[in-house]
Amino acid sequence: METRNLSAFLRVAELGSFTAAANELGYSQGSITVQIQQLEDELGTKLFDRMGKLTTLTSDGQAFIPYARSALQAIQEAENFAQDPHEMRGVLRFSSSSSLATNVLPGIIADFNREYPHIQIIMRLSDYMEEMTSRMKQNEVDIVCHLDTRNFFTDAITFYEKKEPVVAVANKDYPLIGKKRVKLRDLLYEPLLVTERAIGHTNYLEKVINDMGEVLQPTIEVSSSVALREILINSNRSASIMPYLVVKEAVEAGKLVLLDVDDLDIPMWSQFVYHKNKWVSPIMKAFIDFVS
Amino acid sequence: METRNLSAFLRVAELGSFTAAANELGYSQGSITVQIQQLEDELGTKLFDRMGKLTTLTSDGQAFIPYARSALQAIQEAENFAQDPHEMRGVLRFSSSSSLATNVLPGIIADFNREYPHIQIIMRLSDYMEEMTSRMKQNEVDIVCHLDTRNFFTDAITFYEKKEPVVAVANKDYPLIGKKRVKLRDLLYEPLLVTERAIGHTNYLEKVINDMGEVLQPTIEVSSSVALREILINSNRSASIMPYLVVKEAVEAGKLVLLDVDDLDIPMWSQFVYHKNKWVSPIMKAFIDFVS
DNA sequence: CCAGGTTACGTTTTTCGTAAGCATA
DNA sequence: TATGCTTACGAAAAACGTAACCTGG
Repeated sequence: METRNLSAFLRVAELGSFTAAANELGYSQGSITVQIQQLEDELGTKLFDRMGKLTTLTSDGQAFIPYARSALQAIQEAENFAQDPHEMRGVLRFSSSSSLATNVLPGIIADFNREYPHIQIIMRLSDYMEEMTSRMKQNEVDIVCHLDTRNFFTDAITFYEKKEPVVAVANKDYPLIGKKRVKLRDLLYEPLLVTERAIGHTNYLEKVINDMGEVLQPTIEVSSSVALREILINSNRSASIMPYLVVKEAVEAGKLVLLDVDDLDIPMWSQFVYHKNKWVSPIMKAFIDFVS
Repeated sequence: METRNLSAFLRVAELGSFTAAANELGYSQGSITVQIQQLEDELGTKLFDRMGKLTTLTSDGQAFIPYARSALQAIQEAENFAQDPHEMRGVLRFSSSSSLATNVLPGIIADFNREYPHIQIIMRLSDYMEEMTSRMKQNEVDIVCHLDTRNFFTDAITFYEKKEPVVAVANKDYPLIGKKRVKLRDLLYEPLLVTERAIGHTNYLEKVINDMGEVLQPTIEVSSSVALREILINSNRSASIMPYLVVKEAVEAGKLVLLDVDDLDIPMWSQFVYHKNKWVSPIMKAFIDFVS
């Protein structure tokens, strides 16, 4: 059963005439005859009595009107679903490292939500790159936010990136506090807390240290830098190397202290990406434009 | 927007695969691609993300599912409307002479209604043949019940007919009561009440009388035989000629008396007919079978 | 190399308009 | 005779299958 037959039926029923319906719908007279016949054959019943010049609905035809109407209306609603005042309604799914999720994204998302209140945000935290990669490739998330070297993902398009300084930071009783031009190497002989080595800046840090002919042997190794920050605050005489954005507040509150390490250069970038084969929906586009 | 595209869309959404949907629906792989593309073009949005081997719904695709479902369901209900357990639901429209409507049809319709309680009966009374003819030709009624000579309507098919005797009947103080072999001519010199001459049996009666070289000059002329019967009962020394079925009860109750007129032969038939070009709906067929 | 979606192209099916046919007012 | 529905037939359009193509795992 096709929509065109239903439209034809309703017009004929309204106008009481095949000819008039044909004119209104832009068909020839004969086409309407055929369309009504098709419908009658499909339904196995007669919809109109053709009595000479008089065309009237049969009892079944009368009864069929509401069915035809509701079917056509449902079709029409389906056709208009994308056009109607959407006001950007839908879902936007993120996978983010915990550092960005707790320190950068909250502000952005709050602002975005204020502008697009009907876009639901789903945020999955993960500090494991494999998990984020997998979610992106499985299309379980729309956008991945991570902090790493540039162009980390090969199958991704980056639509936002910002260099994030990686700093050496210590709690208040750390020995090297206040000392100028500390060398990275010096930190290795004091207690050092780092995140898991699979995580971007620590991974890079380890390579730098190895290139120096040294070995990274941290006292404590934690997966999340947010968790690590809390540990650091509560530990004794310890330092860590991590993105500034994670410790910014703690430093400003005086809970942690920055160290002046002059050979520390870890080029970490916060990056928002999506899979290169993914269709950029209007919702995604709204977010992309929003952060640009 | 055609139903086939909607079915394809829902299958692909369910199975997460163009190929699998093609197999289930009996299409080739390429056809599904085209169908989804058509739908996406019509809607102006992307319904699926094709990421290598992975096919997943976009946000719009997810949102479209309920629209597709409800449209398809409405279509399906429309397709099944004639097949579903109808239990003979609908309307049957009658036009009947008042004589049949008050004396014959009530019993038939009561029985019919007991068997088909969901068929609504609409009964229009008329004693004017032109009105009944017009209603039949305008398809304002399905069935015409009338009492007249056989084959009165040229454009009608008769599915039930029964000869109805036309009798001479009088009130209790009529002079000729009890007399054997009264001649029709004798009645003309006593008060005679008849229906309008346009009505079947009176029309025929007038011709018979004219053929006898006499003239019909009735005392009273009423359009409805039912009304005439009541007048007759309440009049003095009067007779009438009318179908027996109209006066049967009154005679049996002793309110009126039959006269023994031996040259009275008016061949009236009660007939149920419908227009020859009218489609015989299941409902009409039920009634036709019922009275046969 | 395989699996899965896309594209191009020829075949088949469906739809449509034209015009003749038929019945009715 | 004029109007309105039906029917037949050829043209146009749409849908479909095949198969080559491209891409990602």
